[in-house]
Amino acid sequence: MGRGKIEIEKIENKNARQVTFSKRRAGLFKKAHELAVLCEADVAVIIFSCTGKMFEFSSTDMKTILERYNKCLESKQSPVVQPKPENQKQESDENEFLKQEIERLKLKQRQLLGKDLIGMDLQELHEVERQLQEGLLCVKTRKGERLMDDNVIWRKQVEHFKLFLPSTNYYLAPHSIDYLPETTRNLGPEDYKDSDTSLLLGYFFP
Amino acid sequence: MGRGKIEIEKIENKNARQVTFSKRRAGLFKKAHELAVLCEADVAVIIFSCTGKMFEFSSTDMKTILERYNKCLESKQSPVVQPKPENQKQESDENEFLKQEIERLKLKQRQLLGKDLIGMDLQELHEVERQLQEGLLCVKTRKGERLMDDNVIWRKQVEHFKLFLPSTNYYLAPHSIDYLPETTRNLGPEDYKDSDTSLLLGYFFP
DNA sequence: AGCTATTCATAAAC
DNA sequence: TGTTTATGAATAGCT
Repeated sequence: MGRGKIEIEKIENKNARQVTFSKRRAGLFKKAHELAVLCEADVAVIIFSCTGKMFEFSSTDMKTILERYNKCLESKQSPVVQPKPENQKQESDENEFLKQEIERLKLKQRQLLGKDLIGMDLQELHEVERQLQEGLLCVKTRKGERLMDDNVIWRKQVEHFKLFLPSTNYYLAPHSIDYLPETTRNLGPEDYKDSDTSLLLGYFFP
Repeated sequence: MGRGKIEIEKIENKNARQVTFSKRRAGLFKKAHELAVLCEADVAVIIFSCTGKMFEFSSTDMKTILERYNKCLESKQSPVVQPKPENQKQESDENEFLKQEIERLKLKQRQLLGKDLIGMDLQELHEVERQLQEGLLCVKTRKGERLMDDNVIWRKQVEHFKLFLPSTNYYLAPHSIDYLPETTRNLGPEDYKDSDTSLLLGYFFP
C-alpha cells in the first residue's frame, strides 16, 4: 500500500526498517483500537522492537486482559486429552493463517512457473511476464558472475601447475572442450551466445 | 475502507458486528505478522470477543513474549502476570513446520524473481533459468489466448451494435486507441510487437 | 516529518 | 460463512 509493492520479508536497510516500524506500529494500534470499539472486544497488543524497546496497547486494563488470558489457558489444560473442537479453533488461528499463506505462496509459484494462469486477467498476466523477464535477466547475470568466479579458480590452478611444468606447449587450444571445467560442460551450446557469458571464456584463454 | 465510510463506534447490529469482528480480527493478525517479519519485532495480540471467545496471535512463542513483558514491568516495579506454561508442544511443532515450509517457498519464489541467487551453483542456476524460460512462454501464450477471448467478446458487442446502427462508416480506424477495451490499453506499446499477440488485433479489426 | 501514487483492507451486497 | 466489488485507508518511496 505504498508507492510500490513490497515482499513481506525482513527489511535489511536499518533506517527504512525503523521508519516502517514506527509507521506500522501506529497503524496496528489504530486497527486494534478500532476493532475494540466497533465490536466491543477486549484487545491487547504487545510489541518488542528489534532494538528491545517495548510498546503496548490495550483497549482496557492490560493486567485484566492478561489475567483473563491466563485463566483461558488454565481451562484448556485438562489432565486428559479431550476433543474440544471449539477451543482448538481458537488456538489454531495462527496455524490457519500460516496454511493460507502457504497456499498463497504455492499459487504464486505455480503461476511463475506458467501454471494456473486461467483466472488471471491481462494486467495480471502482464505483471507476471514482467517479473519473469526481470528474474530471467538476474539469473543470467548471476550465471555470468558464477562463470567468472569459476574461471578465476581454474586459472589459479593452471598457474599453480605452471610452476611445475614451466614449458609453454602444454596449453590446449580453446576448441579442446575436454579441458573445460566440469560445470561449464553442463551448459548447452546456446550459453556461449549470451553476451553476458561468452566473453568470460576470454579469462580462461587470455 | 469499504463501500462506505463508517464511524468508529459500536456496531449495534449484532450480525454485522460479528462479521466485522471476524474480518478485522484476521486483518489485525495479518498486520501484526507483517510488522513482525518486516521489522524483526516480537508481536503478541490477544483478543476477547464480546461473546467471550479468545483469540491470539504471536510472532514467536506467546509465553516468551509475556514473560518478557512482565520482566519489562518488573523493571518498573509492578509485576503483573505469571504466564502459565502451555501444553501445546504439538501445536507449536506444527507451527514450526509450517513456518519452515513458508521459508522454503519464499526462498524459491525469491530465486524465481532473481534474488538470493548467491548460494546456487551453475547447474542450479541453469535449472532456474530453464524454469523461467518455460514459465515465460506459458504466460505469453496465455496472454495471447486471453487477448483472443477478449477480442471475441468485443467483436460480439460490435456486431450487436451493428443491428441498431446498420451503417458502415461508424467503424473506427485502428489508431483510434480510445476505442480499445480497457484491459488492452493497460499494456505498453511494446506488447503489439510481440509476435504472439500482435496478430490478434486482426480479430478486432478484421 | 510531510507528500502522493499505489497497494491493501474492508463495508456492503450477494 | 464465502465471494465480489467499490471505496476508504494504510503506507512505500521520496523529499
